[in-house]
Order: sequence, then structure tokens, then C-alpha cells
Amino acid sequence: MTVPDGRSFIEEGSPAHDFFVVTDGRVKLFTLLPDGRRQITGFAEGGDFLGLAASTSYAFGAEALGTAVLCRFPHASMQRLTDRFPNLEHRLRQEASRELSLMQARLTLLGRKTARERLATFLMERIHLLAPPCHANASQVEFDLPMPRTDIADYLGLTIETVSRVLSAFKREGLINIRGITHITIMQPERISAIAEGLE
Amino acid sequence: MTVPDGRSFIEEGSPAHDFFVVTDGRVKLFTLLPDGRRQITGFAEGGDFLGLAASTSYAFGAEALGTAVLCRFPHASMQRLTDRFPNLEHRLRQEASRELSLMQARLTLLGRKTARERLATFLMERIHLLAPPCHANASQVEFDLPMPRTDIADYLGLTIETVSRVLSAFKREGLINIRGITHITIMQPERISAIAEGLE
DNA sequence: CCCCAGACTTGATCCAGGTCAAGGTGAGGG
DNA sequence: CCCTCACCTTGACCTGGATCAAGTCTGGGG
Repeated sequence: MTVPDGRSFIEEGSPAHDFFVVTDGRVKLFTLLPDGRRQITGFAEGGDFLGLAASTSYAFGAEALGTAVLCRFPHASMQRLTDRFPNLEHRLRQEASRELSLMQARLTLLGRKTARERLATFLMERIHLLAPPCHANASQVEFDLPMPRTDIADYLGLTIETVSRVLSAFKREGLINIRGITHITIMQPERISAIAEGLE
Repeated sequence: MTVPDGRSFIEEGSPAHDFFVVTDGRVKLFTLLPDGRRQITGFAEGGDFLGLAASTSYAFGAEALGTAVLCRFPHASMQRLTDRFPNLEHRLRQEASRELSLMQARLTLLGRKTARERLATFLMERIHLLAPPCHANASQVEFDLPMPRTDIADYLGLTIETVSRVLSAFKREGLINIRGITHITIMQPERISAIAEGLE
């Protein structure tokens, strides 16, 4: 199942028939308020699971971020799979629990952190998504942000203007460098990390 | 395992050896920032599970809210149980997924709702915790808040003063009534519900 | 019945981040 | 090569909720 950039493939609140695995590319998950306010509840990429809740309707919408490739498993066939491979059920629980732990951190971010702390935390998250060797003890790390500023804002519970201002401030302070729109170099990872934890 | 009021029994970041089931009473789960800011990530009561993540350390701290009674299951014995009763694994996954759906709503609350909307949402949550018959189509619902204002504030990402002010405003507007400190009567459930969704 | 400590409420002021409003900028198409 | 549109940045101003600072309630113990 290939989903083109920007195409929505899960409608929030619609009946949940399928379970998905992201094979390639990226997707964003979000919830909406009636007046259009949006909260992005997560980004998923290769290897991530979607729709773990075998409940009756989806608690979120999902949309491709760039072209994405997914595997779709109707609940019935998942049932058959878990019957045949009991370990799978354990694996799914592990996955759900891991996600749950991440959510705790995200609640703290949205409920208690300042804009600077949110952006710093977001940058650290991106660093940890890179292959481990890249950030072991490097004094600089670089990567591309796959999502536009609007998505970063909706993920962090901020406005696009605030995201832009804080990134500019980080750049002005020599903590990061920005090339083009998407390419970020973290100049001082340890200071970004300190800001993320609320230590400065 | 009986835990007295206010006693902390899970330390955030400590090695996760056990899985808990709340048998009686209530507990609060929270994460802390180094400078003391606190986010309550959830309240658990009779029948709820704690520590689903079979990871190496707890992602949250936990503390009794009033006297609470818990069952503690070391991970090793959980393993034995799930080996013996394969359905249990499925049950645990369901529980984790249900929790995950709730988390999505909570992210939206913390990231995108106003103080009034947060308090209204919180009140609706309390209503839905009551036995179903109570709120089927009642024109009024009443209950006691088991937690102090400080905990409500840390749960909703607000300060105690804002919680107090908004509750006073709801009372002034005839939406709710407050007797003593803890007893709440929802006078106009449908309007509270509308505020919760951001519709007024 | 009164006292007291802890919890809540209320008021005055402040400020981080939102809102509104112009400008930049750069990637893709003609 | 330049145009243009979508996206991003920057500036000026505003406001919801935080902060700071008094009060006030209340319920439990003597």
C-alpha cells in the first residue's frame, strides 16, 4: 500500500478495521478539535506500528509525510497471525508499552515545558532517531527535518511563528545551524540536551 | 500491599521489577522535571494496571491518593502467568492500547485546549468514571473529587490558581455547584460537554 | 466549641507565547 | 534564467494564564 505525500489514510473516529505497519517513508498521526485546532500525537516511520488498539474506532487520523509505504492487516488476519504465533502478542504488547512510556514524556513536554525546552527536546528526539554511532560522542550532529514547521508546531503545542523564532534564537546563540529550510546541524548537543531537561 | 495516603511506591527512573494492579483506592502517576515541575500523567483506581511496559525502568513515579491497596507481581511471575494463560497477554495488550487511545486525547488537551476547556474535559472524565446509569440522561450529576486542586492543576498543565478561578467561574455561570471543597454537582452537563469540545 | 494548619480563593500585576501583518526565500516550472 | 507560490521569518502588539500576595474556609483535635 503506497500513500502519496499529504494523503490521509486514517480518518479520526472512523471504524478501525485495520492494523498498519510502516514499511518505508513517514506518516504523521493527529487529532483534531471541531474548530480545526490540531495536535500531532506522533510521527511514525519504517518499522512502526499503527492502530495497535483493537478498539472499534481510530483515536487519531493519519497522513503521509512524503510518499509512504505501509502494510495493512485487517484485524481478522491479525487475529489469525496471533493465534498462530503467540509470541507476536507479546511483541505487540511490548510495542504498545514502549509507546506508552514515550507518551508520558510527551505529556510532560506539553503540560510543563517552555517553548525553548520543547524545541530542544524535539531536536534531541531527532538525534536519537539517527543510527546510534552518529551521536555516540560526536561534538556535532546533522540531519534533515522531514516535516514542515507547521507540523513541528502542531506536534509541540506551539504556533509556527514561535517554532521559527526559537530556532532562529538557537541559531543566533550558536547552538545549532540551519541550511536551507530542512537541514539542521546541532553545534552544541550537550547544551541543547541541558535546555531540553529544563536546566538552563 | 497497602499504601498509606501520600506514600510514594514507584520512583521515576528506578529499575522496573514489578507490575501492579490497583485493587482498592486510588493512585496518581507523574513525571518530574529536575527543577520540580510536575506533570500528573494519570490517575489509576480499582482494576487499573501499572507498569505495563516490561522495560528496564519506570517512566513515571506513583503515589497513593488516599489509602490504596495494590497487588504486586514481579516480572518473573508475570512471565509465568502469561506462559500459562496465553489470553492474558492479549488482555494486557488491550489494556495498553486502550490507555494509548486515552493518551492521544490527553495530548490534545495539553497541547491545544484552553484552561476552561481543560477543566470542562476533566469534569466530563469524572462523570464517565461513574457507573453508567448515573449519567445516562440525567440532567444533573454529582460526585466527589478525590484529589486536591494541586493535583488537578498538575494533571491539566495549569496552576492551582487557574483551576480555582475557572471552577469559580463555572459556578458563577451556573454550570456547576460546589459544596465543601470536594463535592461537585454538574448542573448543565451538556454545556460542560460543549465547552470540553471547544464549542463555546 | 474554639483553634489552628493546610488547602482553597481572590485580586493585582506580569510576561511567554499567541495573533496579526508584512516581508523574505528557494525549489520547481515555464 | 527568472517567476511564482508555498513556506518560512521577522516585527509589533495583545492576551490568557502565570506569578506574587493577601485573605478565607474548613475540618479535625483538644
